[in-house]
Amino acid sequence: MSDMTSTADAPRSPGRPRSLRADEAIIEATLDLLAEGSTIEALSIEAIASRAGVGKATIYRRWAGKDALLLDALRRLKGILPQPEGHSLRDDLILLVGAIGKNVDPRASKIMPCLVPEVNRSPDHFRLYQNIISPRRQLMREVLRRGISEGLLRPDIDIEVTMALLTGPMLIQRVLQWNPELDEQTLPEQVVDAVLAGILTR
Amino acid sequence: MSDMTSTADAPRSPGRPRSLRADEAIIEATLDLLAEGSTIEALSIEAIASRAGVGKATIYRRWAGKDALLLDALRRLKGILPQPEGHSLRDDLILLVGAIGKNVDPRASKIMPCLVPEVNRSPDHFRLYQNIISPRRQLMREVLRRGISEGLLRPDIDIEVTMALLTGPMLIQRVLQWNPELDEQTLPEQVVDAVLAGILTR
DNA sequence: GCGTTACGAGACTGGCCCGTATCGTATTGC
DNA sequence: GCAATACGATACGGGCCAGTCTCGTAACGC
Repeated sequence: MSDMTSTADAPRSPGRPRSLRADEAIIEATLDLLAEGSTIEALSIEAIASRAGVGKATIYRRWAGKDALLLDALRRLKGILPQPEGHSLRDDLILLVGAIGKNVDPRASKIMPCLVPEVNRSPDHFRLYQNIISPRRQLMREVLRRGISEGLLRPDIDIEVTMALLTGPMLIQRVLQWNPELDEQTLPEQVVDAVLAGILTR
Repeated sequence: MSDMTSTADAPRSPGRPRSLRADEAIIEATLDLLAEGSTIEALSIEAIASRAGVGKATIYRRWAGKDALLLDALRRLKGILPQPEGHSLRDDLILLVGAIGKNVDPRASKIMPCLVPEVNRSPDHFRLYQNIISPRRQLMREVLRRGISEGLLRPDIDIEVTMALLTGPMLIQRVLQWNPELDEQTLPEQVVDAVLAGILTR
């Protein structure tokens, strides 16, 4: 969606070709500014152009406006999916939980909180957000299903609820800074163990 | 903090007194605009004044700027603390989990997501946010401690982690719209039962 | 009635930004 | 060389907003 004339489509038009370095510089400048704390709407085309060392026209030649540019820029943040090994259910879950909100691009963790209001406001951004996280949910779903079919997990559990149980604590801590008492480092392991075992006396 | 000349302090100065209805109208207008989807920084003093039917000067006479006004307005959203009955551990936890992100003021749930970026940016807003949620955490902490001392819960559990386990799923669903598959209505009960029992086979 | 302060309304300067247009220059195919 | 398109820079009109200020009016103590 919304690719505009994003450079590098085929039919070889006459004249000077678009600069690939400009594309790159614009996207990078956008992500940098967001990571430095600018809100989405405080972000201005003028600031992006200046940071990228680029004329405003060069941006408008490629994208219709801020939203289209943002959509393309944020797509860059899709990190690599973690790869559960499949040996140990517990290890796989810890891996997946630990990967929540972690991304190849270190700017992502600063940017994510800024997107929360947009996701609640704009259907486009909501779709983008779901597109990014739903493969990760799918991965966890498969690990849990495997756990059930191997007899490790109770077959009557609600998988969606269980995923929320595993994901929620990590997400509120990383995105909402929910409880300063919690240690993000050890949290994945603690969460997985608590969910697996429950807290009732035996 | 930041009370400004918030009307209604004592020594009876000469001249016309500040209008209490203006105070009220300004705060209400601010919350209304936020609830209607305006972002914190898109919110302008001019818009608030116009919505409140008030001159801009009337606002500047009371608050130093948008931040001070916002701090006061958001304080209004502190809801009433839920009151666990103390009969049933399970019922008390369901009550507390269900109250997450629910507030006496229905505008609160629309406003909360907008605050996420601010909380990450401004130490003042972060403090305000922690001031609002920490009594609720404390309430849940006490319920869990009681569960331990009554022998219902294992004494070796980490209470902070357990609270995150109970709170996280509800919060990511209400604030981040994390998983469209989940039903917010039944979630508190499902979360509490799953956390209590664990998911391992017995 | 008088001094004092508040009120709603709106004028005003100054800043930031949008989106477009226009510079002179650079890079391509023909 | 020439047409075509891109480039960075900058100018431009228009819009929204911040904060201050000034109207004419209203509400208080004395």
